[in-house]
Amino acid sequence: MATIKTSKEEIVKKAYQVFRTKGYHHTSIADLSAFCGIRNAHFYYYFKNKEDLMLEVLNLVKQYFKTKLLLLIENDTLSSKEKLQQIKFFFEKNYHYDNGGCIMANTVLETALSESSFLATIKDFFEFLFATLKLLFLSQYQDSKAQELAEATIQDIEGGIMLMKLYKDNKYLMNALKRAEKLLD
Amino acid sequence: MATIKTSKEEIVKKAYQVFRTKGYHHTSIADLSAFCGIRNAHFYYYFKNKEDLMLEVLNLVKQYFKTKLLLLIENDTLSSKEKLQQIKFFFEKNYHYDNGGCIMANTVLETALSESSFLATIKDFFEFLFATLKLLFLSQYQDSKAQELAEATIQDIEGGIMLMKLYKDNKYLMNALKRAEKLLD
DNA sequence: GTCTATATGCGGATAGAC
DNA sequence: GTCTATCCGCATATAGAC
Repeated sequence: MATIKTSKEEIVKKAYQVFRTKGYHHTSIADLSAFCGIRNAHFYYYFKNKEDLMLEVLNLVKQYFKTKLLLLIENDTLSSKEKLQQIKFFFEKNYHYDNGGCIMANTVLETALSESSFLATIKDFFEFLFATLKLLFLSQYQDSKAQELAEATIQDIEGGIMLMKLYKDNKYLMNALKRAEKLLD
Repeated sequence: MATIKTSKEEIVKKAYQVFRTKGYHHTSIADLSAFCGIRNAHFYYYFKNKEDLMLEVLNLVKQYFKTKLLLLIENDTLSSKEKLQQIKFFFEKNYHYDNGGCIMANTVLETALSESSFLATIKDFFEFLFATLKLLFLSQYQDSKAQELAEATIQDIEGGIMLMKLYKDNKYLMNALKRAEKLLD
């Protein structure tokens, strides 16, 4: 076994930060290597190409959200309302006006998705968010209403992240999260 | 006066379609010239550079929205509820899952706005939207509540446009518009 | 106003030594 | 696993004829 100086996962995590703030197309391999402290060519030891790297980034983010949120909603010591509050904290912690917003939404809006290999991962991400929120709303609403509230909440949050980035003000996301919380009062 | 074969405004309108669907960074001058039916070099007769062209595109869109929405809310023959319904129709007409979504939001999420010359125009666009909706909500709500509902509605709509693009399904935007309408029942 | 030709640099990606 | 060197194509932009 050779010594690993720079791990693949470390590069993916660093690349995440760059893609999230600069966008996919506008991020060059040179940008990435500078931020990761490695050479341009070294990316091609780990990844087939830039698209392949981006795919790994998106999958890592998806996996991170799934793991964290599953842990949360499967915690039987919490009520639905408390779980929703924990989700609020989770979003507040992960999104901030100067860290580039939601890489999933960014990628949707930046790319003409028809030819995109990122589509499946991004859809999966949002479907998981829908399902998670719906589960919580089902404690007080019937099926179709819970589904609608889940979708409306995600829309409110994602629109809020966009405005948060535009105005460099976290309040838009915060307000969306507060509105969600009120739905389980 | 020389004969004008391709008008500047025509190019800006065509460029709008391309930028909206392909994104700013990913759109090349060659993409634009192909779609406009002119030569690469001809862009530089009308515009200083690509950024300059994009700025004109964003300003045209902003102006279009301002003109249309002002006409609508200043029409004294309509009630606030009817005006809101007209705004709903206006959004339904202008946004569709296969036309690229909202170029303003796309540009916010695609670019690291700190160095962006587009910032002022985009902020202006959203502030006008806020003000327009707030005005309508003021018919039934007090000031701070009307402001919150205006912001929440824009967030819902913009998040809806994102999901609309992702799932190629207009329902997310439609639902957001319906929810807005219900606020004036 | 519109064209051809082209300068110039950057981007993604590869070859191959160590 | 990491490096240097480099290929190649595309992108923005300009020069200058018509």
